[in-house]
Amino acid sequence: MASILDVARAAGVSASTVSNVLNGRHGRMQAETRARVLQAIEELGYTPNALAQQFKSGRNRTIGLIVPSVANPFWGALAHKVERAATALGYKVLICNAERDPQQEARYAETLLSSGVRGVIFSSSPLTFDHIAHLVRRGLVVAAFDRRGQGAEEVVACSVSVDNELGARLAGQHLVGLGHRRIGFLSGPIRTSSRAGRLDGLRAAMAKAGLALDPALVWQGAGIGGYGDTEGPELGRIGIRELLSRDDPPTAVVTVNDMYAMGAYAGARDLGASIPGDVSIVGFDDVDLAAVVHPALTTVRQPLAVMAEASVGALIRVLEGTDAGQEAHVSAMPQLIVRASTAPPKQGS
Amino acid sequence: MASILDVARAAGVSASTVSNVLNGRHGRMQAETRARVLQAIEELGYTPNALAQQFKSGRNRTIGLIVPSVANPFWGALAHKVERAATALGYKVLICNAERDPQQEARYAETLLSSGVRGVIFSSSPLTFDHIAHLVRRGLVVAAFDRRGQGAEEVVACSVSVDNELGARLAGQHLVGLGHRRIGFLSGPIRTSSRAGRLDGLRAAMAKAGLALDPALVWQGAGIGGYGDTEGPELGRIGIRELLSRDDPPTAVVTVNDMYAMGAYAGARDLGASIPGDVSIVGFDDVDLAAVVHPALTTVRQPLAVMAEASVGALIRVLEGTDAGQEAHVSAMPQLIVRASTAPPKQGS
DNA sequence: GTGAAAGCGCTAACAT
DNA sequence: ATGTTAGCGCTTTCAC
Repeated sequence: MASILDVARAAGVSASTVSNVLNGRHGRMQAETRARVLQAIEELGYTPNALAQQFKSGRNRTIGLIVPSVANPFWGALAHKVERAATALGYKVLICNAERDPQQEARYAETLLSSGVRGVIFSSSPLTFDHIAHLVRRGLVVAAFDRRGQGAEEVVACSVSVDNELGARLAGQHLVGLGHRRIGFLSGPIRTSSRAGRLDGLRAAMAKAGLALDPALVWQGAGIGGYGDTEGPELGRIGIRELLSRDDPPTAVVTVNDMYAMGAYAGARDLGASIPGDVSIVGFDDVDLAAVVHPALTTVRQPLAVMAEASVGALIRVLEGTDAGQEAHVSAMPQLIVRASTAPPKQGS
Repeated sequence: MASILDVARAAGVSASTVSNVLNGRHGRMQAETRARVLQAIEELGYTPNALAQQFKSGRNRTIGLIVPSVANPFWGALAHKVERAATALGYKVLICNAERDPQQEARYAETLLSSGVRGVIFSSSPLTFDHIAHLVRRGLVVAAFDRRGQGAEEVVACSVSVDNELGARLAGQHLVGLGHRRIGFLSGPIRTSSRAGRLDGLRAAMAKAGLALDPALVWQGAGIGGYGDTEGPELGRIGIRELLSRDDPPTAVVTVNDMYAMGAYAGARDLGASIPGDVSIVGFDDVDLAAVVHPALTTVRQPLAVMAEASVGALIRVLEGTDAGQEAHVSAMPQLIVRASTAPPKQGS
């Protein structure tokens, strides 16, 4: 592998001149010199050793993205959009699966940090930031995506989230407006601020209509161990079956995300219940598939592209110190997309 | 940030001794010295600068994974399993979206290489390897996942794929056995070896039964530009509508992957056609959702976990030079999972 | 058993 | 306008 010295020799200049060419410091040399260097680079097929560059400069145009699981299309889509936004700004993205495990999240963050990545986007995961506070002290810049937590102020440099509470409230209002009075909530373990917010929102919407959310209708995957890979469809399927088997079952269910909703479709069918005839379902996220499944899913849309761009932009601004006092915390508006999985409850329920 | 020198000073030893401790070269020092060093490390909260380590040693326990799009759950699941397998072997994974664009694929590979990543898994993408051949000359080790191509011998160090041709043949045989005679193939642009193999397999199965695959029933997203983000469900939905609107429509359709199949569900419903009553659908991949949608999807399963482990293992073996002449090219067996989306054709078709 | 010293490839003062 | 020089933090001979 050709090094900067080889290029320098070939062009008959010094290494620093080559470095200057490489780093766009024109004006510090004659056009003719520049041309010679460029030609030498071309001929030798030289590429700078990025490792050495980073090592030396301490900076590297890479950010990290920690997601619960790329196997969920919502996070896959986020990764996709984050990558696109970062690429546009000349940054690369390292994607890591933390599996909703604080330990693993901290481990990845540490790895990233000691690989020279200073900025990391943490997406929905544990409720606190305690486990990464020490890394912040060591220079890690953290952006929170759809996540709030205790001690966040000291740890988080910028954050972007959808208003989860509002989103779920919209879902709840829609259902209440349709005439539902027994509404369930279907989720995996509620260990993230976004999940907690969604539950709260539903409760608030019901309260406003003088209804109480029956704790027996809040299913949170309790008692299921090692759900790592079955997160989503499988849990949704199991959960709704339990919910519908209660003495006084719900006539509508809000799910914590679209994957649970799709699982709920399957679970309801397992019991011979029709959607929305026997039970209405509202999802959250609005993944591509939500419009495709049958019946098309009523769901709360997160403006994903906007959120991805905002978090990447904010993070990079902080990293580059060009923050200029812009507000670093944005809350995106969710939107209820009414499709075919919701309807008034059956008479007599 | 504490450096190795700080530790050395604190422990009253030299930097090289600390390095030896760090790199597990015990036996080269007294237990007592080792203990002192360890304690100093602990006290200072020292972590080696991974960048400097890599820079110096030229080695870094990181592999790259280039996928068409993490937004497709199949690739998301692959990324997940690859990461798991790599982690178990002490490696990290950088995931990149190439968007099925050879240019972008080459760009990422180059970035990876100059960041010190020597081993990269390329998953299904362009038909040839020409665009990365020059990188191989510069030291890149490439593993091909579900991908064959021209010039592969010289470029690819190891490969893992499912037998796509066989998989599609199983699908075709199943359909033929059910009595179908007009079978369509629904795909996006066929620019990958895996897609080409699937089409061939279907054709072969039909040929064996004395049937010809009508070119008019092979839909490949022709004429659609900028389909980047709509890959999958959207194309499937559009495609099947066109297929079912032909003069002599198919009674069964094999789709290139499960996302297309789910799109096909929606498209068929758009036209009021029922599955499998009016048209049978077979998918490919067997993503989690395949068992969840309604009707549950008959599909060709790829043994994903096995394939992920095999490619990571083979790649790392090559990287570490412990290949020991083991066969570096494995072909995994696909399996037809018959569920509810296939049935005999209607009488009179 | 432990330390000294030489770099890895690049950048950035500082000279010229 | 260009070259010289001194490291960045670590690993790794090679002495002692």
